Amino acid sequence: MFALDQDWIKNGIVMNEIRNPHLGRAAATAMQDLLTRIESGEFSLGQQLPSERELANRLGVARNTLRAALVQLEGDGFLTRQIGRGTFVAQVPNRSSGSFLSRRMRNASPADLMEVRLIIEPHVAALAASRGSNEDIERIQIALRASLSARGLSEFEHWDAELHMAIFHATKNALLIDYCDAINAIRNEPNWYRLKKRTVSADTRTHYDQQHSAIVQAICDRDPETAQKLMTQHMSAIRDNMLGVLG
Amino acid sequence: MFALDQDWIKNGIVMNEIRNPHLGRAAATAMQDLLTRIESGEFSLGQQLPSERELANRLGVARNTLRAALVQLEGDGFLTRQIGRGTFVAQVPNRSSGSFLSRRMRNASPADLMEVRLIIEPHVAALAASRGSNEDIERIQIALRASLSARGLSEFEHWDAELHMAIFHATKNALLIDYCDAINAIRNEPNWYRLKKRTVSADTRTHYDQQHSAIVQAICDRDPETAQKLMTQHMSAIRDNMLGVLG
DNA sequence: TTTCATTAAACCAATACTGAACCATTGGTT
DNA sequence: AACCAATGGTTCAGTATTGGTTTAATGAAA
Repeated sequence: MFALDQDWIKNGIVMNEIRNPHLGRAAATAMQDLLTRIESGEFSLGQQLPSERELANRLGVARNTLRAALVQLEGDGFLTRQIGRGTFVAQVPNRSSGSFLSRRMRNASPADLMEVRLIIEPHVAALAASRGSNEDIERIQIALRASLSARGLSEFEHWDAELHMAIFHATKNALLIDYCDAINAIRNEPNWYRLKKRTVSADTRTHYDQQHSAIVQAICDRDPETAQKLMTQHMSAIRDNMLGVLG
Repeated sequence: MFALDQDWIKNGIVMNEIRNPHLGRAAATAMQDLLTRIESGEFSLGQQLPSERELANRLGVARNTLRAALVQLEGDGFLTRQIGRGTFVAQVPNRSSGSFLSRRMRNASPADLMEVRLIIEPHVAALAASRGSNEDIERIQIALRASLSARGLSEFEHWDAELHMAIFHATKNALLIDYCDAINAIRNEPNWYRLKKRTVSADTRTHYDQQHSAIVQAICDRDPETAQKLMTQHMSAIRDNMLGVLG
């Protein structure tokens, strides 16, 4: 891992002084201390470390000793230093970053989402019918065929999302496409998926397939009014199924 | 591999410069401070920040240093700046990629935005009329009165945004409120503001005032259908004015 | 004793920061 | 139309900070 480890293998002798003639005990512990802090995340990638004078004070060593450790860490590629600017973390192993939805998104209830979809998507269908290019419509048809022949709920979910996404893209409206991204992000939330899994049966699957086919047909026929009306029915069906309004 | 890393680190100066041009410790902390305040809600989406001179004073740094941080934040899409007008929050950090106001959204054309507003806001008005609490309606009325007595376009813009925001809040729908934030952020973009300034005259101001009053009246009367119809007319008027459909 | 890591302090070189002045644009007023 | 005030944009000289270097003193270990 370190250059000094290679020296150690070469010589085959376990001695601190031999491993690195230029690093004393205080310097070595300072270096280990710094490495530990970097790997623990106290100093993250790209972050600026405290100045040498302050860092030496914190670690309880003289500045010269600290510098010996810094030279090693720089040579091993963990740090970058520059006169007048500072010392920065250049590499940190095994750093994981998680992605998360915004608070508002997580707080949005399925009822909220369906309310918005019921407002927007019928208009989107109408726009797609009146404005979509032939390529857009082809993408829509591909998604429809794939969703019709999907086996499990997971596969159906994927192609269902792709179908709606393709319809959104046909509107050529950047905001609507962005909104579709947001909706899809919510659909991938575990809670949302569990709700859908609980409420979608084979019957409703068949029902959705018929509605999808009819909507795509209207879009292909360049019939905005019909597309809008059918999408309204489809959204209502989804909402009623998921939220139990039907029963 | 290892030698490659060494070379990479050797050139670390250049890499650092590219990553963060001329951003020292004070500037970096000022940037983090601002980001934290934005995220915490002290500066909300679309809101105008204090002037650079006052902000620098508050954060305890020189104006030049603050400006270095502002340049970075603007480049990252969190802020929008305009000479003679001010600095505005354009994006709230820590939102997922699926959330609103991505780079694509800021590039959305006024036509895109008006198309979506024409779809959504009539329904929002209806929801506000049927679902808004008395506190919500009071907030709406306050915003209306303030917008009616606003002097310059800048002040009118502010209260107009607040009025629409209040109506969105009355829907109690987290997604719709999020969408309203995004719309307000776009309205502060220099291009959008210039377009509005070019197209809004005293006549249109009077027209908007009348429409606002009628919409608020319908909401207060708990009349969803009328509110929706009036909002549709209002959105159409705005779109036609700004996009020149009338002429 | 000799050796050498460590400490401490002073100084150098490069960069960042400060504070101030001035310019350019905008919004509003007279 | 002219003007004022406020805001972001720019430049510059001086100061502070930071990594880089040298030197001397100390103390423990060989």
